Amino acid sequence: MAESLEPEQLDTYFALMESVSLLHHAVEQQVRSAGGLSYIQFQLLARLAGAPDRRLTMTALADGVVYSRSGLTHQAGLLEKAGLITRAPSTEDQRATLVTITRDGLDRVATILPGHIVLVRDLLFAPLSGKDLRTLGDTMTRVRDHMRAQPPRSVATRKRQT
Amino acid sequence: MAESLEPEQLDTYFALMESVSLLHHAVEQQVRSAGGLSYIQFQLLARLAGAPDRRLTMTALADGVVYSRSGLTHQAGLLEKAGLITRAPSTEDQRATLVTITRDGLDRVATILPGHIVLVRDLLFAPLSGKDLRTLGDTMTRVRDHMRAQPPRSVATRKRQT
DNA sequence: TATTGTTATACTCTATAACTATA
DNA sequence: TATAGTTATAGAGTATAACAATA
Repeated sequence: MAESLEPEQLDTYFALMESVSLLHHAVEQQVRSAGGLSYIQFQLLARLAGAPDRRLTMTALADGVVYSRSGLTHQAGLLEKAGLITRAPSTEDQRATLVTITRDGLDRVATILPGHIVLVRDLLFAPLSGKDLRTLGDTMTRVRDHMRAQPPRSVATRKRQT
Repeated sequence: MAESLEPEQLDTYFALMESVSLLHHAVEQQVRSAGGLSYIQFQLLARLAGAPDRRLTMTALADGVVYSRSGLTHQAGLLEKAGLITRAPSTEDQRATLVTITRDGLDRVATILPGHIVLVRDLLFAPLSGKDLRTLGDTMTRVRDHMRAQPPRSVATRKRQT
């Protein structure tokens, strides 16, 4: 490896960032027009919908979606005010807040999901073969796991002492 | 193709979005701490640095980076106030504004770039083989071109008549 | 002493609509 | 009539620091 990115690496980096930027912009609009939510809010609900007992602690919920604690508190406040989640203190750890998705929250996800799936299929998967798909999934899973393993990544990371 | 996403497609979509989200967050911080710019501002400068004559019209500059005209005007205003670009009316088309990167702008890009490259290499490319890289580049280039070809994508797109 | 979560606050980004000017 | 760009403004997201409560 040299000290700079090969042209091939640079092209790959740019293609990746621009593709996902375009995809992000498109799904953001779909989620908002179909369900009146931001993509982040949709991701939080979708994560809760898939969780055991349909609930998670704030910290677990934030992981990978939101990068600051106050950001999550803000989003949770909005979702709670909209009746899509509830918050209650955990019995196991009195410090923790358990977030549970409501029936309305599940309905909202169900409303958004069909159009979301069509959009992602048309935009992301349409130009790919089955083999491309499997390879991309394998590659990005490896990348994600690698990034997750890097030192500072979670909301749980607090200030280092100066 | 069925009417829903295969589980494999869903996993791939999630892995892709989360990887890029983590990468985006990391590069955003690098660009800000190394050069005091947002990632968007860095992308705009980098695009200008690579353009013929180091200048572009506002519309050409926005393409793929910013999704509203006013957003670009805002960013250009910030970059101009920081002395990193200049704006001047085009002689060819009196409606157009030509944006040119200044010497300071080029220096700023040069200041940010080395650390940026190291970060992208460590975060994105470290877990990939040469073959993975080429395949990913090919795949995402195809995806990007496909998305770019979709109807509503550019800042140039104005309101449809109702 | 470290962790969970909230609050307050300030800053940035984004988007719409109204507007000017040129093609 | 359509396009390039700016302005004003309002809304949404984000982050830091200070804080309370629990482990």
